Order: sequence, then C-alpha cells, then structure tokens
Amino acid sequence: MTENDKREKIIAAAYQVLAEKGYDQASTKEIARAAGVAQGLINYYFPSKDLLFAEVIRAESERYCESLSFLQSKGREKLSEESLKEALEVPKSRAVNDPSWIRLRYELFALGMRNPAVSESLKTTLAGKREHLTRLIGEIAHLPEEQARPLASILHVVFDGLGFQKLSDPAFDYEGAYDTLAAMLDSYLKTLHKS
Amino acid sequence: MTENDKREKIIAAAYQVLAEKGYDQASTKEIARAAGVAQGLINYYFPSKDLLFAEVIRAESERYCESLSFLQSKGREKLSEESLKEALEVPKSRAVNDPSWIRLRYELFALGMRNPAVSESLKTTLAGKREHLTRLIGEIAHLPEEQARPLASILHVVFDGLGFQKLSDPAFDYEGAYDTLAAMLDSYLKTLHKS
Amino acid sequence: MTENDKREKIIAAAYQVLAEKGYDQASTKEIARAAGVAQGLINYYFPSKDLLFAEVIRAESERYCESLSFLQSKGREKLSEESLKEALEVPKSRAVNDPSWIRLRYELFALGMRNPAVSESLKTTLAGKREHLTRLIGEIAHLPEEQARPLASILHVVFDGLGFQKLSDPAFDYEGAYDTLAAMLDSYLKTLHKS
Amino acid sequence: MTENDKREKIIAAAYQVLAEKGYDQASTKEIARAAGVAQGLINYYFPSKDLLFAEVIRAESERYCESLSFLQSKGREKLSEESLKEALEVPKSRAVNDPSWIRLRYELFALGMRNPAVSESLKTTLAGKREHLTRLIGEIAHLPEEQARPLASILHVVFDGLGFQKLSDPAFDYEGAYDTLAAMLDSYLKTLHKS
DNA sequence: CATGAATGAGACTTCATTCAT
DNA sequence: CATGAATGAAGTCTCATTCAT
Repeated sequence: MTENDKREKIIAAAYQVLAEKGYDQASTKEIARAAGVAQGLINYYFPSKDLLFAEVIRAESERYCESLSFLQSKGREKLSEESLKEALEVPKSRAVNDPSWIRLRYELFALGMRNPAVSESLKTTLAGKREHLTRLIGEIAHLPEEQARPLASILHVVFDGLGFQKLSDPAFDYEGAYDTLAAMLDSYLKTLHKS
Repeated sequence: MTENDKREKIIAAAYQVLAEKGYDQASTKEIARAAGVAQGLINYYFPSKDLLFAEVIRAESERYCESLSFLQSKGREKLSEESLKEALEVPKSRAVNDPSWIRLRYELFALGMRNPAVSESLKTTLAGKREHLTRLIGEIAHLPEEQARPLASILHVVFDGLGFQKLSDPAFDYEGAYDTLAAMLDSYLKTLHKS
Repeated sequence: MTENDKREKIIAAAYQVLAEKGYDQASTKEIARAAGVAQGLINYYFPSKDLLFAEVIRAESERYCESLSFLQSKGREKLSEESLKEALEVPKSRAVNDPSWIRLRYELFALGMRNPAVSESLKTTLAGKREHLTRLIGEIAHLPEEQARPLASILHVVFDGLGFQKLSDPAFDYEGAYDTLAAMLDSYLKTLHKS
Repeated sequence: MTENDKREKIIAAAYQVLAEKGYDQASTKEIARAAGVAQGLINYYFPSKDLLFAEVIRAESERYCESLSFLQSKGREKLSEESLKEALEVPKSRAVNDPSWIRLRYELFALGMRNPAVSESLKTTLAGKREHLTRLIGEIAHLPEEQARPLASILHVVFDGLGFQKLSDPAFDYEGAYDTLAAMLDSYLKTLHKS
C-alpha cells in the first residue's frame, strides 16, 4: 500500500519534472525532492533512471488515450465537416492548454530512439495509441478497421506534429493547418463513403 | 587556403555524433575525436556546445530542403494519384535509407524546446522548411500560396511523424500509412480543383 | 556521531590549502585530497568553490578574534609605553609565527573585492573584527566607544599591513615600525587623557 | 620604437584589466584585445603571464609615487593639525576616486605572496614606495630619516588598509578613521618636536 | 524498508602557451 | 616581427548510483 504509494509518487514527480525540464535537467535528486522521498529510494524502486522513465511513458500513454476517450460519445452523430472540426478541437486545444505535455512527448520520442529500455516502452505505447485511435476513428467515421488504422496513424502524428510547430514557432498558422486538416479529412471520408 | 576547414569538420562531426548518440551522449570530447581536432578547438569556434548544435541545425535544414528540391522538376506533369505516390516516395524513402537523419531531427526538436540558443535556430529553420515546401507544393499541385501553405505544414509534420513511427516500431505499417496519405491528398486536391 | 565530520574537515583543508597556495592554485581536487574525501563531496556540502571559501573566512575571523582575546586580561593595568609595547607583541608576533595566516588574509582580501559571494562574508567578518578590537581597546586604554572605534580601525589595518610588509620584504624594519607605532599610540592616548 | 610602443600598450592594458577583473579573470586573450594586439604577441614580449604582471607592478609603483609627489611643495609650510589633514586628503581621496587602483594593489599583494616572479618585483616596489614616502614625510614634518622611515611604513600600510576597508564595507567610517589618524600624527609629531 | 551522505567518473569550458605562416 | 589558429592540460561542477546505518 504505502510502498506502491511512494512508487507512484515518484513516477508522477518524474513525469512533471521531465515535462518541465527535459531529460538532461531532470536529475534524480530533483525528482526525489518533487516526490517528497529520499534520493536513494528512486534506485531502490527503479533499477535505473532510464527504467523510471519507461514507467513514465506508460503513465503518459494512459493519459493520452483517456484524453481522447470522450470522442467516443460522438460516434453516433452524422459526420459533417462541422462536426469533424469539433472533434478535432480536442487534440488541437492540447497544444494550447498543456504545452508541457507536448514537450514531454517529444522528450520521450528522442529518448526512446537511443535508449533501449525506453525504446521498448515507447514501442508498446505508440502501438497502443494507434489502436486506440483506430477504434475511435472507426466509430466516429464508420470505417472498417483496415481503413481506420492508417488514418489513425496519420492523425496521430499530425496532432503531435502540429502541436510541436505551434509551440516552437509562434508565427506558425496553427488554425489554418487544422482547418485544412479538417477539409482533407472531409473530402477523404466522402470519397471513401462514396465508393 | 582551406578556410575554416576545421570549423566545418567540427560541424560535420557534431552532426554525425548527434544523430548517432543523441544530445546527452554526444560529448564534446567525442565530437572532437570524430572531427580529428583538439577538444579545446570546439570552444574556440563555438562559445558553447549549444551554439555548436545551433549550427548543426542550420546545416540540417539546408540538406532537408535540398533533398526535396528535385520534386520541382515534376511540376509540369499532370497530377494523378499515381504521380502523387511517386512524389511521396522521396520523403518516404528517407526513413528507410537514412534513419539517423530522422533521429537527428527528433533530437533537435526535443533540444529546441528547452534550450533557448537552439530554440531560436530551430524556429528559423522550421519556418524555412515550411516555406520551401509551400513553394514546392504550389508548383506541383498548382495551388495558390494560401492553400499550399497549410497543406505544406501538414505534410511537413506527417513526413517526420511517420518516419519516426517506422523507426520506433518495426511493426508499424509504414506502407499503408503512405498509401492512405496519397489517397487523402488525391481526394483533397480534386475537391479543391473542382471548386 | 561525528556530525558533519567531513564537512569540517573540508573547511579545515580549504583553510590550509588556501593559505599555502592561494586562491588560484587551491584546486578543489587538492582540497579534497587534503581533507581525505572524494572530490564530489566538496560540491555536495558547498554549492561552489566560492561559497566554501566564504566559510573559510568565517573560520578565520573566529580565530582572529580569539587570538586577541587574552589582551582582555590586561584591561586593569595602568597603561605605560612599556605595557603598550607588550600588548602589541600579540599581533606583532603573528607575522613571524604564522606567516601563512597573513597570506590567507590577503588572499581573502583580494578575493573579496571581485567575488560577490566572498565579498558578503568578508564585509561581515571585517565589521566583526573591528567591533571586537573596539571593545578590547576600549577596555585596555579606558576609552569610550566613539574614540576606541576609529583607533581600532587603524590598528586593525596596521597589524595586517605591517605583517604583510615583513613577509614580502625581509629587509623591512618590522621592529622599528612597531616601536614607532607604540610611541604614536602612547602620545595619542596621553593627549586624549589629558583633555 | 614601434616595438616598445606595443610593449607599453600591453602593459597598460594588463594594468587596466587586472584592476578591473582580478588576476584570475584577467586572461591574456582579453589583455591582448584591450591592447589591440594579437594574442600571440604577449608571449612574444613576455616569457609568461606572471612576468607581464611583474612589469605591471613597476608601472603601478611609478604612478603611486607620482601621485604623492605634489605633497612635496607643502614642505615649507608650518605643520598644524589643519595642514596635516589637508595633506592626508591625497591618499584619502584615492579610495573614492579610483577604487580599482586599490583593487589592483591588493591583487598584486596576493599575487606577490605566492608567485616568485611577481614577488621579486613586489619587494623592490614596496621598498621604493617606502623610501619615497620617507623622503616626503621627512620634508613635510621636518624629521630625520631614522624617524621618518618607520612612520612612512605605518602610513603606507594605513593608506591602503583604510582604503580597502572603505571599498569592502560601505558601513565603515572612513572619515572618522582619517580624523583619528590625523590626531595621532599630530600628537606624535608634537611629542617628537618637543624632545 | 528507507535514508542521505558519499563516491568517482565524466561533462563542459577556460586558458596560457606554441608554432606554422 | 607579428599573427591567430590550434593545443591539451586542468579546473569546477553535476549526477546516477551505492551502501552503512
């Protein structure tokens, strides 16, 4: 009980610190301080810093999927360009409301590409997100899985990619990009449903 | 004679080491060794490690734009779904042929989000790439700038995003995603040209 | 048990090394070796080398005041030129018996003029020494505080200054200077007590 | 001609930089920049950095003696406590008008205590200053050399010492100390002349 | 279980000095 | 004579990890 409690506290603290400071600056000392535990406890629960961050990825993945879940309720509506735009509001607003989340994700991306321990976690998590999005898109757009899956992949990377652009360059036309994305989706879905 | 010979060597070495090892592991010591110069020379030419990597970003940006340039020649062809797919082969093949390039880019993304010196360079470079892509797409797809620009933004992030997915997860259906991307583009462009 | 045992050892070692080698040559590596601890422990207890030396200053200041304290016992004696000379023997003998102490003090002086962290410590310590000397002189020479304080300031700097001269130049007539100092004090105190 | 010109420029630049930044921060690179010469030229004219600063000491010593010279003109006046105070204004105002000069001197003091090359220069220079002051005091106060010399030593160190105190601690009562110094001198000189 | 003092490797950076031009 | 690119040693500091308590 208490064991897992502290363990979770550490993961949550690592999550926060990593998002704010990035991998380099996220020292175990600071994480321990943020979690309110002794420094040595981190290496007691986690064999290494990398393995701790592998756990952080899992936590992030859960949050990601949950954040999209409420789209599910819209599954029964008829799909107009209007309702598409509305649905896209969810990922779109994330970059504005929670920029450190995007920072965290890109931090993990970079980390995963060179760190075996993190890499494994990342692979699982990415697949999980894709599947989650696949189901959601299947429901919303009334598409069979084989059509929803590649579309999910594309949207998955577009959400993060556009969010990153907005964060990195204030001059970037985030609105316009999402409008065009909606238009692309609209015409693509219409083409699919026609055939 | 060979003006700034060693300076260029350092940038090239930093480029390679950063792509292979990531920012953390890319020590100035190793970069110096890779460049075949004394460690101190790095800080002779570059005030700090960060500023060195800012130069690396610039070099990467140039290479990126050049890699897309040959698409320009296709501008006069009529746009079919077939020729679209062909054009998309260029960014698509990058993730396969030069995976460390994508790693480098994601490394820079993460770095740029928390490092002021890099951030500035990154902002400029991202805008440059967008504009470059905007012109290319305008020519290929016969679109006015205001339509080409948001499309360029989307494609820009999709290219990197899908490449990253492929690198991170061998099980990812890279082919299918690009097929769907081509189909989306096709139907969107047709819709645009109809109106 | 031995609370902050190693911390004290580090301060003592820093004290010694600083006095012997001067600030530049007093590397943390050597201090650690002299203290018998790992190099990293220095920055575990002290945020920076400067802040370590700020502690050294405090230690030096205490020792300085203690070294003068036994003069207090002479407060009740009648003040003759003879007994004045005797009292002056205390600071006078310091330059001979413990030259590295004077070296340390001058090192700190120079350091304090350009280093903010040390400067703050130095300011406090100088004021403390002046006040200590003020009280001592007040007692010995039966002077009120407003007369004792400026006299203390002068004596304070003369002690260090003459010690430094002796250390720097063996040809310097240290004895003669102290004799004259005693004579000056004698005539000044007599003038004061007459009025 | 031009040779010595550049040599002098380097010494002057070293003088300035040392006074402003202190020995540690006074890099040869910066000195070269301040002197407007190539970096390599410094080690062309001076075997080492230390030997350069030995030259700086000599330059400082000359300036020091010159700054006191105009007191000579007052030699014929009758010595009152008033005129004593006036004469003391010269060294007293130095700490206020040219604080970096005092900083320089203390820098040189510390440097001289641990650096053989500088030490030799310092010894010569200190003796020179003492002799200069001895002559001045002899003239002003109509004292024979054997009485003037120890007094000169004391004044020499008091001037620097009080100036340093003022610089280090704004709360220090500089005025009061100089007033007391004048009073001490006055009563001491009167005692001497009586006998 | 939990702590936090302690470690030691290694990172970035500075700098006096050298030497080919 | 003069330059400044280049060197390499050394410095301070950070940090994940260990271990006695």
